[in-house]
Amino acid sequence: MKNKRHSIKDIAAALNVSVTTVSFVLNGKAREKRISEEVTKKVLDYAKSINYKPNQLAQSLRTGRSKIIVVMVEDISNYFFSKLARIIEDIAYDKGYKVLFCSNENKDERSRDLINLFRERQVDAYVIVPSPGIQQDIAELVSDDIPVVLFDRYFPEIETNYVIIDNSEAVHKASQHLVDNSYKNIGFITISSSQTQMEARQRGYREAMQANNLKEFVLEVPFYEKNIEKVKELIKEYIAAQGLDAIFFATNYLTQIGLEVIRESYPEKINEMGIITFDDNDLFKIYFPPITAVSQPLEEIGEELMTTVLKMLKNASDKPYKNQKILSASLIERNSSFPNKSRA
Amino acid sequence: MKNKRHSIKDIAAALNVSVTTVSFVLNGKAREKRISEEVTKKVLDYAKSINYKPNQLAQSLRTGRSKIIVVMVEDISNYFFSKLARIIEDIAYDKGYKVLFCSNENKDERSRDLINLFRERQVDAYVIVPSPGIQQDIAELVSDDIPVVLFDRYFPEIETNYVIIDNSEAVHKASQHLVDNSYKNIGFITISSSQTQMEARQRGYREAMQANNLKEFVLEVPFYEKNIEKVKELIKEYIAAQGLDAIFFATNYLTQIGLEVIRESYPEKINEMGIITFDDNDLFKIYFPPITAVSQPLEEIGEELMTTVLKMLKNASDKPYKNQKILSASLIERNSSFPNKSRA
DNA sequence: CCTGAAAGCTAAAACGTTTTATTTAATCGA
DNA sequence: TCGATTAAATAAAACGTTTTAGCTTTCAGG
Repeated sequence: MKNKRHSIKDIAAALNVSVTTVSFVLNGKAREKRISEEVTKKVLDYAKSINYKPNQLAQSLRTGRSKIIVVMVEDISNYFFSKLARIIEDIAYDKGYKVLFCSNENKDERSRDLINLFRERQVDAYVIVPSPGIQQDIAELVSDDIPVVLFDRYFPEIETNYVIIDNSEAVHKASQHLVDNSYKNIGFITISSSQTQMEARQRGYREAMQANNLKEFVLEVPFYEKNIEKVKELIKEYIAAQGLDAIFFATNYLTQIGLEVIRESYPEKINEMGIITFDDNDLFKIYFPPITAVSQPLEEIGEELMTTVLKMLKNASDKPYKNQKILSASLIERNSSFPNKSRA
Repeated sequence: MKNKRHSIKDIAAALNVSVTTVSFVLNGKAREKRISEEVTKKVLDYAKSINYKPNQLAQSLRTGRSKIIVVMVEDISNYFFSKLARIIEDIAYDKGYKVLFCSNENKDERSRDLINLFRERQVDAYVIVPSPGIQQDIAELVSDDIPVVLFDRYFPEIETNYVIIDNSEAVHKASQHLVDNSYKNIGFITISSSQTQMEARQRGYREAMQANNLKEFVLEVPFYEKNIEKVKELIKEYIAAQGLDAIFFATNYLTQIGLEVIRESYPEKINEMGIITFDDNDLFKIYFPPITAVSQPLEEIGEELMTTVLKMLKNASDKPYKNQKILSASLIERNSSFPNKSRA
């Protein structure tokens, strides 16, 4: 049966009251607008009986609020982001919001396109992993009083809310863990990037090396290098050149390439070298050897992001909600960072 | 500068024409509605000069179309689905559609909740990976003339469009590959489920065994078993009991658990046993040994899904677009299914 | 009996479009 | 010259809400 949808008008007509009354009642303003108990009940009952659901489009048009939150990440198919998406999704639906996920591929142009796209579509709020040069556009959103929360990285120069983790502390601690396990020549493979999270990670590594009077071996892969073979070549040469006994990979992406290089070119090293990766992945647990990983607190990040965004939406722009949160990552110790433990 | 948004009315006022005229011109109906070249150009130019963008909410309210497509998968944080999401996202934005991703966890109740949620929000179309008992609700969508495309699995009993892969053929071929590599006792670990894709996979395996006169060893893990330890136990016993020289894992999830079991309990076997998994994952490539995988054609699936949905949206309900597509998966041969190849 | 306030309800405008029906002016054919 | 046609444009309704500003009715107090 193709039950055409009921409108407020239908209810009003059926009960012989005005549309206004129905609207007041359904919006819980019966008291405030002094609608009688009797009428209130009548409306409520009837609405329930026909299973009335308001037309959200009309509601949005009138109120200017779409109940849509955009979550823009670097790549939704990335383990970290997709796990987080799953968490955010649950919270949002629970609160009556829809979430639009999109990927900016860490490119400014794409970020800009997406932001513009969504501004046209009166999205209510933005949760963004910003690409490097998108500062200006973020600042504009903020100055237009549109709720924005950044995460994973941020721009120190602009006043925004953000949820990040203490990257340098996390890497420092993890590096120290390698040192404690008597690795001496610890390499750090990262991406050449001035984004806050990458700089912090490198800083954490360098500080740990300095604190232990160890030599620093940093390989910065050009971040614009899309050719995986080129990257593999770089890593291969790097491993060959330095006499490393451990490697810290600053991103999951690099870990994957790095492990591939090791498997292809230095298979004997896989059980000798200390290995730590930034960002965990289910599969690292079952690797041979299981890979030690710096793991971000996904649940916590997701919750923090959503409560922030929801509070920003609730608070008027004259008393903005301020929240700049720095969470801690944890180190999941697995065999790959212990020289003695059985490696298989 | 907080540039308040322009409306059609603003344009009309500025140019001294009617709102109607502006609307016609902007919708490309100038010709059809015989608006003069002169006025048409004037409107177009002005609209461009102020960078006019229509209010989509108002548009949607009037036309009844929201330009939103829902993509409901089992779990958006699953590798296969998140990769696919990334592909769908691109196509959709390109065509002016937004995509709402959501996860039903393969549970009927959650599926139903989500479908109801979205029906209230006048979503235009649905791309769904259906949970086992959601048949009725899907049938309702279809009978209400709402575009739906199923994928990954489908319901043979109801007339829907779908995009699936030939699971039985894919598994048959992959099993044959094991046989060709002289494995004799090939186990098949799957989930107890009557969903089309799982039945087809098991069928493929059984047919291959029969064709080669080999014994069938199937382990069906109860699909409702959420306790991972229990599942590990089952797999562990299974491996101990049968004298297997190869295992075919019917889902990625089982592969991960299975590899964990092997690592923990039978580490010596990892380099002896033939292993094949259904659904690839970037990390299988760098595993020790690299894992042979049945790989679904993600791009193709994504494109097929989107063209189907877009065509359904375009075609009127009196001449519905019909598309039931069965694609082929490919076998990515890696070391884990070759007894002779170096395994590291 | 009148006044003013309170209680209870509602008409109508507004949000920004699309679309139907209509108006006006110009042109044409005979 | 007149009626008919066509070209060009538009007024107004509609989509389904929310919200402002009023409108009745009742009743207490003087």
